Amino acid sequence: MRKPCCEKLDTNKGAWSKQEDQKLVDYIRKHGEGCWRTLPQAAGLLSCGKSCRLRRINHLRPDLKRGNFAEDEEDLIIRLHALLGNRWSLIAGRLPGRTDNEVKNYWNSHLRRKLINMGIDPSNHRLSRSLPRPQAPNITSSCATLSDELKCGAHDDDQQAAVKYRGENDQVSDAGSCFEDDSSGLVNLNLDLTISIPFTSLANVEEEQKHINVRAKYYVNKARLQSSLSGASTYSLDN
DNA sequence: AAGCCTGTCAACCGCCGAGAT
DNA sequence: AATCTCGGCGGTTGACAGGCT
Repeated sequence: MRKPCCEKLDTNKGAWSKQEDQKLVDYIRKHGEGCWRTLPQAAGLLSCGKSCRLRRINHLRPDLKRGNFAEDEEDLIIRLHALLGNRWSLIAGRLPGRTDNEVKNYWNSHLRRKLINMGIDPSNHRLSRSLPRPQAPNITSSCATLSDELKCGAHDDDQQAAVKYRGENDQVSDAGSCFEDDSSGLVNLNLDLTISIPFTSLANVEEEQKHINVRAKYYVNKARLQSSLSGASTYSLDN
């Protein structure tokens, strides 16, 4: 049985006041980010440690960039999401000044809908329109039909966005292709966004997903390790 | 003007993994 | 090996603002 992270009866909940923010900022400036569990008491705050940590990370960090996401940031989020899935902290790590919460919210409120409008399933970045599929799909044939698929249903702007989203390369590879060989010894996370070919059966999809998940986990852990060894503040996903 | 609906965002909650014992 | 503590993460919730009828 786990203990709660704090004694809930005595804690403040809800929005933070300016005074509370100031106390937290002052304390961290003096003592640094130490033990979050004991910080509230030491700083004279009634919020629980977790809440203090969250407030610090999401709002009080000096390097935070507020305001709208730029187009290149949007593009990067979409590509990283295609690669990493809902690993918001990893995605945010590639966007200086952005927090995982901010990225997650932006994804759920803007980008998800944008992809849906483009006819792309945001959960797996595959075309979601129910269209006739080739009986025996192969990469070449699915590439040929992709533009046509995008034309069905999507609005003109969305079509253009979808084409842009795909990039100039008309090749469509399966979702796992970005985890291919890492023979260089460096983390090889290809950020090229790819749209997978259709699968013929549910069993194939599930098998493929398992395969991708295992490999993704491996590369993410590797990236973490390398990042911690090099002392980088962001994970190096570029080649 | 009032009520309803929808979108956004800050914050909370529960779970998990890592490290310590 | 088992258990505990802590920090971190992702999913979810709720308050609020703005738009619409």
